[in-house]
Amino acid sequence: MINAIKLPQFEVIKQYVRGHIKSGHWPVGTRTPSENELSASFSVSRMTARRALQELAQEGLLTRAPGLGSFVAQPVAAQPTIQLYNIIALAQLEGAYSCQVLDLEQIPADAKLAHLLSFVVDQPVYRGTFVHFDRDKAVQWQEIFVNPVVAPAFLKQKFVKVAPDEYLEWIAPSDQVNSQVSAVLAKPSQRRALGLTEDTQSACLQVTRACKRHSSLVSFSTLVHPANLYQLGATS
Amino acid sequence: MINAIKLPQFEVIKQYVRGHIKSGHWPVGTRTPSENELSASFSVSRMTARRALQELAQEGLLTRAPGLGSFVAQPVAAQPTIQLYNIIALAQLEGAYSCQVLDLEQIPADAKLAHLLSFVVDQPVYRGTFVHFDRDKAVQWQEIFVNPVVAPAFLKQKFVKVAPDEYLEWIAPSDQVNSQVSAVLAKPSQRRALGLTEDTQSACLQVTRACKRHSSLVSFSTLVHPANLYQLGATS
DNA sequence: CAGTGGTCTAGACCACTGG
DNA sequence: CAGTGGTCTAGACCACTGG
Repeated sequence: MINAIKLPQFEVIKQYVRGHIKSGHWPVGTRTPSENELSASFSVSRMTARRALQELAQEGLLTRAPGLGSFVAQPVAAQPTIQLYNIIALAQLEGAYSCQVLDLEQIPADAKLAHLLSFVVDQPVYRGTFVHFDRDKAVQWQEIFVNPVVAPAFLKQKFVKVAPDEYLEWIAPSDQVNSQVSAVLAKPSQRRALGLTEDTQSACLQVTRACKRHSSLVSFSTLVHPANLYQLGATS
Repeated sequence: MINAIKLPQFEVIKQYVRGHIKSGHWPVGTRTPSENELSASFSVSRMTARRALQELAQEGLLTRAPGLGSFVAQPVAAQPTIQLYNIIALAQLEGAYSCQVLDLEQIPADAKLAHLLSFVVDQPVYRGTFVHFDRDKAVQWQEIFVNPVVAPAFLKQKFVKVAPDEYLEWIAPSDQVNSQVSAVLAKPSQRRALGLTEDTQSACLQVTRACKRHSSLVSFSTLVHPANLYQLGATS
């Protein structure tokens, strides 16, 4: 006996259909048996046969159309995606996170910031630069611009164990995050802050990130990671 | 009348539940009305009420457990992901793709390659290096190692308009792709191939990618992009 | 027209949970 | 024990598609 546990009937039908697709017996575009045909051949109610096809459609294996039938779908090219995992969150999980404040100030918005925030030029904006540590290793340099309307107390924070991102997520959880990844050479000030000395180490992964809430900008960050320390992984 | 089109009843219930969750009336952990309660209050069969809760659970808004009920789920932190879009595919769409072969040869597997391929050291492996162009702009340098068992004719290809990845995807579509992104300084040979001159341009995004099919390695690539030309974008 | 999938009903039996 | 969600049935009506 291969499988002693009793499979639900809809699962049996799913495996039947999946088997024909994966084995190549039903190439892309093939019409599968209809709900009625499956319910007849598996001695099952139409609702059960329907559930099988429905779930396979949801998994992307089938395309269904009223009046036409169910068809083997074009497999979508598995587009690899990268999880922009939060390095700081990881370090905090291990209890080894700390943060050093380099700057924390109020500045007048320049043209670019004003545009991002829908502000007027010279309207005050908060700015902070930080170095984040995992134990005694500097893993990330950050420059963040914060909307003072959303986080009026930002400048009064200590930011020792609580990262600025964490603080902002607490008082104004973002519902939209835009990120861009590129490669940069660390600037001298960034190299110093990150403790990079040799030239070969100064290639860095840079993430720029805009966090929005209710369509208005909460913060805009530039995050710089030494390339030799951190990579972004992706599967599938 | 706000909505003239008739909503299915399960959709009405979904919106009712969603509304209570989004408005904060039902905070995380709150038990929602049961299938029976919803079917009574909406004068609907249990299967219809069930469908509403089921779909909300699938969307991640609810957690359900037999014997216990349905509960408002902890919202998962929207983890931003990056689509590792295929630069070459984009260039090809615009009809401006071309490819230059730098090397195309058979080499004996070193220890690392042998390990990746489950080969014996010194077993032959194909290797190619390429520069990919979008119009007359070099956008990507690639080194690829190919499993000769899977793609025996790899070395005989021309690779002018058909990219090596495209060729391999054609003869052996991969079902698993692992990618790693990091930042590197372009090596002199890469700099030359990509036409990079100034030092500030030599920070590059590097993607290493292993494509597998039926659990065995098809190809292993190192892709290098000049950082000033291409960024990876992510939303949500 | 006969057939398709989409929605829906009013039942049923089940394993499971808490009190 | 009464209540929960998971599976399933045998019907129904609908809008839609093709021949």
